[in-house]
Amino acid sequence: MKTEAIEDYLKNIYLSGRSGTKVSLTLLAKKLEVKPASVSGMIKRLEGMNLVKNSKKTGIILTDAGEKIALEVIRHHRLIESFLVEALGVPWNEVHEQAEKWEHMLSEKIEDRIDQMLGYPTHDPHGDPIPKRDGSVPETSDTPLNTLKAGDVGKIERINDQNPEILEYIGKLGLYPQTRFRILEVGPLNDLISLEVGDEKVQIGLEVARRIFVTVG
Amino acid sequence: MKTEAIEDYLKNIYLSGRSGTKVSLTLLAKKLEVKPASVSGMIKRLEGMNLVKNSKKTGIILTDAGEKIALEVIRHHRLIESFLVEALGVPWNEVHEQAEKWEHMLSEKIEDRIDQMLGYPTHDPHGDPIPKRDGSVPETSDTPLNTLKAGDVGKIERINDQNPEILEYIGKLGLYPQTRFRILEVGPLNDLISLEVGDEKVQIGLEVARRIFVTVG
DNA sequence: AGACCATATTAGCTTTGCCTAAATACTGGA
DNA sequence: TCCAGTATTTAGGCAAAGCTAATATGGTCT
Ligand SMILES: [Mn+2]
Ligand SMILES: [Mn+2]
Ligand SMILES: [Mn+2]
Ligand SMILES: [Mn+2]
Repeated sequence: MKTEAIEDYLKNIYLSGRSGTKVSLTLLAKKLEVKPASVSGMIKRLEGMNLVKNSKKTGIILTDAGEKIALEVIRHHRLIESFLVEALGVPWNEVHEQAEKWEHMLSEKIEDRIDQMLGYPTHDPHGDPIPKRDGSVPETSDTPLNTLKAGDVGKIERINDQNPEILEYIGKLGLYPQTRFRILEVGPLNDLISLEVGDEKVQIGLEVARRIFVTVG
Repeated sequence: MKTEAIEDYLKNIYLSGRSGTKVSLTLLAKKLEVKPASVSGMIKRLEGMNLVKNSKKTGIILTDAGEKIALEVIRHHRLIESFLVEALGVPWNEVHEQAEKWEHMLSEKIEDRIDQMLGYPTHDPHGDPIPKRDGSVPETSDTPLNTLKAGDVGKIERINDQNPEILEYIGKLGLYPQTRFRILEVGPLNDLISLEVGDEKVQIGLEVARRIFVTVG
């Protein structure tokens, strides 16, 4: 009825759609590491279950029922990531893979207990919002670090990447969510940003800056 | 190659065989809640993979390769149970169900980290031995509580049941692993045992006593 | 318009893991 | 020995989830 594959499809449709992008079969196929033909079939099935709609103008979009499931899986994922970091001290770049598996089989009881034990967290270790039981989703920043200018002060909110190497790199620079910073200098081609974090001076390139979302002020 | 179903089969063959009982298709079908015809097919497949052997005299037995996998899954299961009890405070009667799911997808890294965080535990919350990485299995008691006589003193080692209600019942009586006790009285038909646990007096029936394994002395 | 490239769909096939129903094999007692 | 009941196997099917190969659609550029 609600298989692991279905959950993964819905989750990826939700996450791909977030950024305003139209979700196509091929895009989804890439995300799910599966052939477009397979996606075509599955989307048809999901339409039959009233979990998604598909049209060339809108692309693939979730119905309310579909979004509900997507949010539940994402909630599981992010609670598990938080739990592994908090309770087990797993580095933030190693939790994604495990959460990816466990998210599909988290009992309601354990889910609640994790939530409670962590003090009903609103964001996971990467700063991504943890959807609530009722389906509401806490706020997130959509301002990438590379749009700021010299002199700006702000706080890191979220790192938009799950690649372990990249996360490790960013972590080594001390750029975790909730970290305050000041922009010291921006290169003329916008490809290098110098910032002050605590007492440290840190340089990052454009590609990394793109993945770091912040609030200014 | 090594699916969830395969792991469940091997695990159940191992656990059913432990008690010296010959493992038949029908027994296994009962444990796995699956029809005998399905088991017949799967056992054939497992034989082809050299994970089990089957003959009418021996019943179904694991090969070395099969046992290796079985022990690995059991190790996962029991580490996860321990982790949930220790790190999350989940009651001992609620951890089995969750471990049953997660056991099939525990990464080596997280496995090691749990092991270390718990101080390399040898037994799970129910007193069952946690197989080590190298495939060795810590000692367990095979003496059921109902074989003792009045005056005997001992320690509870293991509760051989995963039914949440029964575990809750036993827990309420305070009969956890590592608990010391003294037998006060045994009914003439062996169907009721009175024991002293701490300062408390506790009565248990035969069926419960059968499931509690102890060391004497 | 025509050619080309990307995208989407369809048909047909494979594996896994289960099912039912029917056929066999085995075993213990009368 | 024979027979009933139990255990096992076989045959035939089904649903999920993927794959390849072939076809259709659709826009963009010349
Ligand atoms: Mn997943
Ligand atoms: Mn995350
Ligand atoms: Mn299992
Ligand atoms: Mn246990």
